Amino acid sequence: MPDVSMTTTSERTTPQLGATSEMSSAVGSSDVEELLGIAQIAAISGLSQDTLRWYERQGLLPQVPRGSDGRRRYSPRHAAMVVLLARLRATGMPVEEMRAFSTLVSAGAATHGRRLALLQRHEERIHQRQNELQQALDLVRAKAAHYRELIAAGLDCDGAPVDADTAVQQARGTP
Amino acid sequence: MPDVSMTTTSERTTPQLGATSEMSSAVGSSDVEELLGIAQIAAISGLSQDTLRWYERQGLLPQVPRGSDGRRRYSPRHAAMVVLLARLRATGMPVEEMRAFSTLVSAGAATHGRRLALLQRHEERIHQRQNELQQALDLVRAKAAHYRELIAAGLDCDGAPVDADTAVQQARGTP
DNA sequence: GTAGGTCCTGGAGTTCGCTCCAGCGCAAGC
DNA sequence: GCTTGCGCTGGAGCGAACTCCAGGACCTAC
Repeated sequence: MPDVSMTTTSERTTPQLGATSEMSSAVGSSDVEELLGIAQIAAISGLSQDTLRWYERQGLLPQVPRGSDGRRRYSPRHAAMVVLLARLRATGMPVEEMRAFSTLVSAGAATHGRRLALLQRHEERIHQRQNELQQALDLVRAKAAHYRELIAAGLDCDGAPVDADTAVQQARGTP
Repeated sequence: MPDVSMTTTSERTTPQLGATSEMSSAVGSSDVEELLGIAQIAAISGLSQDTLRWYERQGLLPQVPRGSDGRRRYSPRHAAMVVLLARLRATGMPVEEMRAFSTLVSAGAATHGRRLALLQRHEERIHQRQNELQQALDLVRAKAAHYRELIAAGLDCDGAPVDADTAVQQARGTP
């Protein structure tokens, strides 16, 4: 589904969640030029620029500072927040809850406990999703194994032998 | 989000995917009365009755046989199919692909290979989701640990000590 | 026969989470 | 000065997957 064309102004970007920052070369940490534009943040987080702007409008992100030209300049802290949010979202946290988290973050150090609680609830949700996935995986594998047997034995779903034509057909799709 | 009220005509049902059938008592397999109504299928699969009907209209389910009263009567085979579909859906298979699978099933034994291929593609998708979840889990745990440290040490996000009021607040949400 | 419960159909409505777009501004390069 | 590239805003639009509902049929029990 994601479009992978890399034309000049590509909106959809390929995720590179691993790359925490490797593009600024030798300057170290000059504290001012660690600020990133929306294109970089999109590349790092895997979210589209539109999505980043939308998140901000929705209050999912603490207000992002702007440069003198009115453009967004994300601090490393913002970048980390975006990456976290992207991961939360990708693992099923509803936008509403992300907003709650963001609100807590904006509210300062006094909300650490509640942020922690929120993350723990999400951790629980992740565990549930993991279980679901594992169960589905088991079922899918069992089904697949079943089909492999039927194909190998040249049988139909009721265990009756299939004719030659069908047997040839059966093997299609499994090169 | 799911509503758990169990009033007389409950539409939303609680999943019981484990119960393959345990309600028909001693009769064994009389071949005619293993047929289940939509309410049972909903209970077994965790899908709502509306969703089951919608899936059928969408061609996600081979035509379900009807009783003399026009109601749906699901055979054990249909039931198994619904459960499989529910799990595929729950693990991110788009409806379009479920339709493709269902079409292959309806087409008979000659499509075993292609069904297998489709399931293997989904297996791959499941693995990807598992990786995503694991990465998110790691990140969430790291963040949570960080918050726990800050709370224990009574620090704010910049490593500066917080005042007493704030420290009390910090602990809220983590009983 | 009538009340209650379950199910039917077809179609409209809803939610979520983006995605697209027009119209504009700014800055750099030619 | 003009073009090109990148970004901005606000609002409309969209696709996926349900969910809800009105109006009706049928069966069972009382």
